[in-house]
Amino acid sequence: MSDSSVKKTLGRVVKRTEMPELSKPFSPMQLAKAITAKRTGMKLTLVDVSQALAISKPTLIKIEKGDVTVQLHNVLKVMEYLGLSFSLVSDDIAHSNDEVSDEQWY
Amino acid sequence: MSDSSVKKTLGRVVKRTEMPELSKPFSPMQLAKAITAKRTGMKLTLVDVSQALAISKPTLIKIEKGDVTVQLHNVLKVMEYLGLSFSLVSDDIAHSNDEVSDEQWY
DNA sequence: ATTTATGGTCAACTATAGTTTACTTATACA
DNA sequence: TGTATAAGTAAACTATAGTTGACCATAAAT
Repeated sequence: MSDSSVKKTLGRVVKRTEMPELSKPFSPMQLAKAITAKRTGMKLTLVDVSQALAISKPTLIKIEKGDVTVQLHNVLKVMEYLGLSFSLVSDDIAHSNDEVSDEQWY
Repeated sequence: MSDSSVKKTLGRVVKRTEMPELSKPFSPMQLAKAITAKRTGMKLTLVDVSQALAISKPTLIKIEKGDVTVQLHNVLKVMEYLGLSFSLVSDDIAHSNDEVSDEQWY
């Protein structure tokens, strides 16, 4: 594994993967890597999170692999648990306010 | 509907719902409202998007209602089509004065 | 008043995400 | 070495998301 370092705890072993650049455009892989980075950074195993959130390990692995054929519900649960969140970005050009206009604001 | 206005096109009718505040903390409802706002702002009907993305109308409606029991895949397809995107936010970088989201979706 | 287009719901069915259990692989440390 | 812990995979099964098609309600045109 290239982008991972190894670290030892009291008796535990955790493979730490680095946090991706959050400034770069969103992608499912970026999300996946961020989740893994947060989890390992918090020294939690897949089973730890799996049991805490009542999500199966295979599903968690799907999420951390960037598989998008998972429930939004499960992704959000994991993100909230790990302290990750989304921010919405719209490609529009600064629409002023609620005035009904013929112009397209998007 | 309270937060919607009515506008007429050449022969078409469009209910425009307002874009939510993107600066506020993320929530599934915020996402749902942003999607509806973008779609109606672009003068697209549910069927328009439904057919363009090969997603059924009931599923689209679930998404626009803030239902999180939908595939991440489908949500991302809709967002990309409408020009919406995510930005990842991690709480490890001192978000001292951010308000905590009070709405629970789970 | 009738027609037309849209949003929204519902039921039955299909497709597939998710689960459980077990097994394998890999790493760290004694 | 060998042992223990964690990551990852696979198969069979279950749960449920998603689809189709019909239907209703509303609003806006004619």
